[in-house]
This record gives sequence, C-alpha cells and structure tokens, in this order.
Amino acid sequence: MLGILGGDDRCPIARSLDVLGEKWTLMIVRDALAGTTRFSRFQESLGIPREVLTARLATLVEGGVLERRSYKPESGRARDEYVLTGAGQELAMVLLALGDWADRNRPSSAPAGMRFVDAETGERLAPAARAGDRLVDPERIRPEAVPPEHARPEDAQPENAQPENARPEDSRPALERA
Amino acid sequence: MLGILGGDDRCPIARSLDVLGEKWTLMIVRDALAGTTRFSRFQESLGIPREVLTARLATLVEGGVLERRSYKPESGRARDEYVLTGAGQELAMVLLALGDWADRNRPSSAPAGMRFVDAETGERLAPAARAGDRLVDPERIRPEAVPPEHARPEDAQPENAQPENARPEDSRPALERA
DNA sequence: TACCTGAGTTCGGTTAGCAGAGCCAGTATG
DNA sequence: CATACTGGCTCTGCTAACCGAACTCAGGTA
Repeated sequence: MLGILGGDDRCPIARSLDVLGEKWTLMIVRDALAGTTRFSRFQESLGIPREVLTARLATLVEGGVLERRSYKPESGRARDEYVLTGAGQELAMVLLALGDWADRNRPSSAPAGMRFVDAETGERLAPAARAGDRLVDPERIRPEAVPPEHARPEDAQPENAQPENARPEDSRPALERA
Repeated sequence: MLGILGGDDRCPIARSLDVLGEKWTLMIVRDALAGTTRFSRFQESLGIPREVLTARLATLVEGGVLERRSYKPESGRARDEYVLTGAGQELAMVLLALGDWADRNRPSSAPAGMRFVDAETGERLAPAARAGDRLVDPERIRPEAVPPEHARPEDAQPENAQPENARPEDSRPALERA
C-alpha cells in the first residue's frame, strides 16, 4: 500500500491512491479487466518483475480489488488465480476516464490499441458526469470541501482558480479546510 | 515521466500513467483543481518533499496538464505559478472516478472530506459512462482491443472473465493482441 | 524416482523518495 | 550602500522501491 498521501484519510483521492497508486497497479487492473487471471500471464503481458507483481497482487487482494481463487488445470497442480471482485470491476470507470483523457490529450502516433465499449451493445463509451439521471458536462466538475462547520461556500467557487495573489490566505485548497 | 509501462504506447492507460502515474502527481492535480497554484502552497498542503514537487510540477508542465505563468505579488519579486491547462481541467473526470470508487469501496472512518459538484447548480456529481448522449450503467463497461487485423470478437467478451483453464491460449488480455 | 511447470523468492545493483540543510535572486528597508 | 526577507528551488546522505537474473518450491505426471 502506498499510504495516505498528505496524511488526511478523509480525502477519497488519497484513499483510492493508497490501493491504486503504486507503480504497475493500474496496469494490472487493466489486464484483469481484460480477462487475465494468472500470475504468468500478468507477468508476460506487462513485463513486470515477478517480485513486484507478487507484491502488487497482494495489495490488490488486500484492497478488495482482486480475490484469490484456487483452480485446477487439466494437468499439473492446483493453482491460485486472481479474479476481479465487484469493487475491482468498478475500476473500469476509472480506467475509462484515464483512457479517454489520454486519447484526447496524449495521443499516440500509432492507431489506438484499445477502447471501452458497452458490453451489451458494443457501442463505444466515453466517461461522463451525472447528477442523478442527468448528464452533466464534465467541464462543470468542481471539487468541493465538505464542511463540518464554518462553511464558507465561496471557497469552492471557480474564483479560486484565479491567481492567488489577490487573496493569499484564501488560496489554500478548499479541501484542506474541510 | 514514468515511461510507458508494458512498452506499448498504443495503450491509452499506459500513456496516461506516463504523465500521471508517479507518486504524488494526482494529489498535486487534486490541489490544482481546488485552486492551488503556488509552489509553497502545494508543498504545505501535501507535505511533499520540495525536490519531488519540483520534479512533478515539471512533469505536469511537460505533459500539458499545468502551465507556468509569471505573477507579481504586491511586494517581492516576480514568481511563477502553476495553472491548469484545459487538459489539466479535464482530469477532473479522472479524479471524480477515483473519488467515487474510494467512497464506495474504501470508506473512511471519518466523514468525507470532499466531493465533486456541478459548478453551476452545486449538485453532487457521480461518474458515469455514456454512449453518445445516453447514460450507460458503468457495470457494462468492457475493454476491447482495437484490432488492426485478425479480429477475434470473442476475445473481449465477458467470458474472458472466467477462469483461464478452459482455454489457456485465449486467456491473454485482449489488449495485447491489438 | 526424475522431470515439469507455474508461482513465487532471493540477491546484488540501480533508481526513486525522503528529511534536513543550504542556496539563489529579486525586492524592500534602514 | 548593506542587510534582511521570502518563495522557489538545489544539494546531500540515507532509506525504500524497483529491476534483472538466478534460484527455489511444490504438487502432479511419466
């Protein structure tokens, strides 16, 4: 586990990165989402050192993303495989967002190697934000501190995205004052 | 930069992690989204070693997420600040997905410290998948290799999530064969 | 029994991250 | 003019993480 960066475990970003933030972890999740379950397959497809893979798989199991299951091939000994949990499957949303961001902002010289689709219709998917059942333009996503008290609604307003010289004290991240 | 894990830069996940995958980077993006622009503010709010912060800010500038701008406080010398680019702002979608995942699967003992809201209505947001203008249940997100040739449509089907003992050769991640 | 094979484990070297101290460079002040 | 200030780094020695290659382990099979 990476630990809670910044030391505040109320922050969901830090909590997610505790499980997901180490080198190689999200690539393993990518392969797990694509169907890989066996140690050697992960190792070959990623080119990851075996010791690192062992550690990351343990982290993903401990973090509730993967679970170990025993399987028995037609010949040979019983083995463990690593299968996505429900929580692991939900990481598809994270990878969809990452992949979309890269496609839009970090294009490759080669044609795209993967995309995300609707399992039922085959349609290509993109990430979105929603409020209830309503689609919201992702440009309107803003972080907001959840105030226990002494709420200052203006702290999370877009004005905070301006240069900080106008109000140096108010420029601390809204999150920090939660 | 982290480099392209797995060595295949057609993979958008790997390309995104090239910029975003190093320790501390996404926490810096979190704070940038919340309005932080100055070196010392990032450093204080995150508790990150200064040399690491310097390196990460440089990566984010090189990766097109932040841009350096000169500003002049009322007293003192001209300074650089780090302002989100359009591409950087788009990372809100990634953080929304990460935060939502953690809230649902890695809850904290303390009340939540932050959430994401619609900048115009203040409504709380959740991540979603969409096909065009249609909301799609995130449970239906599946990765699919974009085949240049020798397409094997069954490779990206949910059957691949089954134990691999039935078809050892077909268990390689669909992405790898793109 | 020996061999096989997948899943690790070990080991020595390299790289990344860390804490603390120090440096740099404009600006303001006496 | 010299000095102090302050934000943004840079340096240094140490620890932790990652790496590549070699090795070990443990059930099953011939």
